Amino acid sequence: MVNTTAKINTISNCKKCNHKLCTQKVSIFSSLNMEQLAKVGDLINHRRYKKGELLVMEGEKTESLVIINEGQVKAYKTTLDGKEQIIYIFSEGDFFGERNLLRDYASPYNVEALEETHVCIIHKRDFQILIKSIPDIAVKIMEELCMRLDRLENTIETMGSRTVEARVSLVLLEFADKYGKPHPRGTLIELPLSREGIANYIGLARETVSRKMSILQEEGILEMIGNKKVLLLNRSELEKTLK
Amino acid sequence: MVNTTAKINTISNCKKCNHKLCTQKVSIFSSLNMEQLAKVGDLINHRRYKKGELLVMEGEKTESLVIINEGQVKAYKTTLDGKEQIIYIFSEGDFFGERNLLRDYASPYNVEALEETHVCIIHKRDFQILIKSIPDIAVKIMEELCMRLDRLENTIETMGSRTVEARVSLVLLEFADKYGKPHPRGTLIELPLSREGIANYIGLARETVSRKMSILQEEGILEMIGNKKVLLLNRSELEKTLK
DNA sequence: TTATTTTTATGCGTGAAATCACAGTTTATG
DNA sequence: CATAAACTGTGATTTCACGCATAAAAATAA
Repeated sequence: MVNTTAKINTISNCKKCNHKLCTQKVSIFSSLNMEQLAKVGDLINHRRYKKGELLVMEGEKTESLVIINEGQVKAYKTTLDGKEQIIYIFSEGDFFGERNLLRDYASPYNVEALEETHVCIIHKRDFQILIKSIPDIAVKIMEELCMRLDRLENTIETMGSRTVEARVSLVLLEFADKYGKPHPRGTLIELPLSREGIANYIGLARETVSRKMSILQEEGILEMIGNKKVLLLNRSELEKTLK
Repeated sequence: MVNTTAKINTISNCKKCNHKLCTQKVSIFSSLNMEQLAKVGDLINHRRYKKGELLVMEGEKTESLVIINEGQVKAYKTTLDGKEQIIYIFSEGDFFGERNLLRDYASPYNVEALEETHVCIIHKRDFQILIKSIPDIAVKIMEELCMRLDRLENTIETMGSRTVEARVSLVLLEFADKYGKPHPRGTLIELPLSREGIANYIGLARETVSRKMSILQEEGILEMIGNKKVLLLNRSELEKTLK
């Protein structure tokens, strides 16, 4: 998994990285002291991926916990009809592969870089030792897993109560919270996904997403800036479509 | 939460229960030795609910981990249009309320007994002490949460790739695995939910569930026995509709 | 058992989203 | 900066689940 190029990067970045980047960015290590952080840092390997590169393939047996240090990735399943259903978008500080740490099973999804992405990798065996010497890490992971459960439960609720507008609104609000930056006229969102990606995230056709977003623009709720940005003008109005 | 009646039950049941029931049924305590099990047993309270009774209300702040000892419950959210979206069905050995153990927040769903149900309750403060003295419990909970994530991810996949047949098949297979009993001609499933319940579980209209199940019966894949049982005759054929 | 209530099956019309097709726009690339 | 490639928007058409209505069946109570 770690090729030569990655090793070179590792060496050149590590001093900086161990103390400033991975370990401190990540909530699961937030309760650690300096000494413990250094210990964790020693166990970490690094790797870089270009946009479109696969980090993990569906069904592949992985052996590590992977933490996003920079960039973002999508985790998706390939459905029967050949489409992709995106389940997660992981960004800086997020992790995946936690399921393989305890049991021994295959990745339930593909993970693909949405842009240039740097990750920190901790091998299963190291992590198991780590979790025993610092049990609080398990609790932190538990917390993160609970947040994911929350998100998935809400997604299921919205997907179940079949109003399509609500699904589009929900994803826009999610992106606004996660990627939005203040802007004189509202919130500027850098979309992590194309229209097709959004459609695959919320289980709709690409065209439907286009149409619904056009309507929201006509209503003055948002403004599309090119294909990759959205300026959210009236958040409260958007939230109303959820109720 | 614990009324007088429950306390009486507690006393009368406890000896038997502590050593034979809750603690041993539950995977999160599976790695404990006898001494530890006894310690846990001391912290447990009991309560009984009749069919239709609410164990927890959506939005309510709860303070305990609840383990199903006998019976089953549904956890559901009430959607905008007044319907219920069922998220989980918890049976013997399952637990809920784990999210309130770490942080302090409200239940994301209603929990309602589907039949006479007995539960074991551990208070937050006791559990926090327990988890510190036996860190392995956190790991066990992690495992269980990972399994839930798996299930929700699969549900989202099926709900996203809008083939309705697949949703019905998935839920039938899930019930077959969880509640199915061997039968000379296949697998006999005691359905935990009515047609309407199933519909609310997979986000469809009740009529649509009826129709799809009728088709499956015509195709000889299953046989409906009254309203509460299904005899699955051809599992592999049912699985094909997922692929 | 019979009566009552609840649950289920099914035909049918409507409407909303999927799909197809294509033009137009944006973004990436050399 | 120009050209190719990828992505997006929108009309026309089709499909299929929803929801109503009603009859039948099953579960529950008397």
